[in-house]
Amino acid sequence: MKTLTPRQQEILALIRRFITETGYPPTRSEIGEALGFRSPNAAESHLRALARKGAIHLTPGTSRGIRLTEPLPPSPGEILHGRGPEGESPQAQLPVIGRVAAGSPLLAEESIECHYAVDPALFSPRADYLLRVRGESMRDAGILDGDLLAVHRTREIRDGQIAVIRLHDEVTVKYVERRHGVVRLLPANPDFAPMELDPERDAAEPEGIGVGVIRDRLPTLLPGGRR
Amino acid sequence: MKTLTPRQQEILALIRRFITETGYPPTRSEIGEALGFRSPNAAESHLRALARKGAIHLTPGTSRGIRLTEPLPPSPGEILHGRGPEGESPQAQLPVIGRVAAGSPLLAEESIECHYAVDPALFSPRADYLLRVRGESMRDAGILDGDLLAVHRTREIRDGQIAVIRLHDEVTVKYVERRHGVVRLLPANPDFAPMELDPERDAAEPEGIGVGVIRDRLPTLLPGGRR
DNA sequence: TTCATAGGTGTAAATCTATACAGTATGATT
DNA sequence: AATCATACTGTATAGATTTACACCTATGAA
Repeated sequence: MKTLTPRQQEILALIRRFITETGYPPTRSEIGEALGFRSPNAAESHLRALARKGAIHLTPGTSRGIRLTEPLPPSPGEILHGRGPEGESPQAQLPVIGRVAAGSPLLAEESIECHYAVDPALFSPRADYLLRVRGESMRDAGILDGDLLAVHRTREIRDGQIAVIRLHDEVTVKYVERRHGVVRLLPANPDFAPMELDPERDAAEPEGIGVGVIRDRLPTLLPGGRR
Repeated sequence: MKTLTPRQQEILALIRRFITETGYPPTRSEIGEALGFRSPNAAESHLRALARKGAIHLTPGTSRGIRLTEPLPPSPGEILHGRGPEGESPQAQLPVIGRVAAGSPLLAEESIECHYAVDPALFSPRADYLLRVRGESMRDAGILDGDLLAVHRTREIRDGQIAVIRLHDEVTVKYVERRHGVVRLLPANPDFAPMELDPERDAAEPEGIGVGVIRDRLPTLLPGGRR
């Protein structure tokens, strides 16, 4: 096999990881999403290059028609050293992100609280990690303090979705409303104020979209009445 | 896992064969072609049945989105020590209970919608199944229509807990309040009325207590405003 | 009989996906 | 300077795929 460029090795590693995680190869768009491409074509040309060099085989006209030339490792063994962005463990685990260290990426090791054995494909699009939500600002969307928000990593956030956004070294969960080019972050709780994003002033980084919720303890009804 | 019909076993075997041969799962049409169906729908309903029985997992809206619950054998040649009776530990799965058939026990096969790979020990006490909640009656406890309530099977329900109760051939989720020997079922939504249980008249069967919530799709903010 | 379930046919719409065409930019090689 | 490969953005479209709806035929149980 011809030598692969570093970028091509990344693509190949992603494909392998994707298959072990989901059981099927990625589409061009999914590759692009995972690596931050804005066009599925970037993935397409990488795939062509990989096929040309013999690392993969492409079946024309077939969705997800990517075949690895060298088979995947049996299962638990080899995977551990690769620690890609998404939790790739033998038993389908998702990392739980607690308090996020300022300045470091969301999935930095020091932010990971623990791992939960939850199928990432339970959610759609699939979950990449679980974020421990703090505060009541999304209460009326059924997201309570202490809940785990299942998050799909993507920079593409559409109007009306619940987004995870890094804003001045904090990570916040809000509805996103984009209208006339203006982006607003809307809480789901009248006690909190909406906020308008100023692209000049605010260093806002989209981290992903919420795709589900897991609550691992339920509120008890107190004798007093509420909660 | 529930027992598969002979035909379902054929389908499952075909899927496994297809994956080992091509590296990706088959489409509905490809399954149909291989088995002589004239309609992709025959394959679709078989896949549903297999998912219901926990043999595969289906990713909605995804081409070739079929995942095997139990992994494929390591590789073509290598079965020296045999696929022993123990096999690899398949990921723990919880059944999802949808509409409950009147008269039949909660965990009857016809009530099982599908299986989700979720660690039962994520909740405490551990979850025995996931119940699809219908209606808004527990909204203010953060349990919304369509949510999956993680349920621990027990008949012992304590004051203030969220309980799953079978009441006149329906299954309901409510806060339970026991005071002076009187049991009351309290919704968490002012639009619904509390109810007092009369042990003489009401055939109320405690099925378990809620120990957690999983929401596999999030509400989108509609342009109108609410939800 | 009547009902429920397994197993199918057939059609059609919505949406996913592969992939062509047209560009931009940056390095190496020639 | 010209050429080529890598690494992308952006748009568009034909075709692949999922999936809903309507309906048919057995077979076994109530």
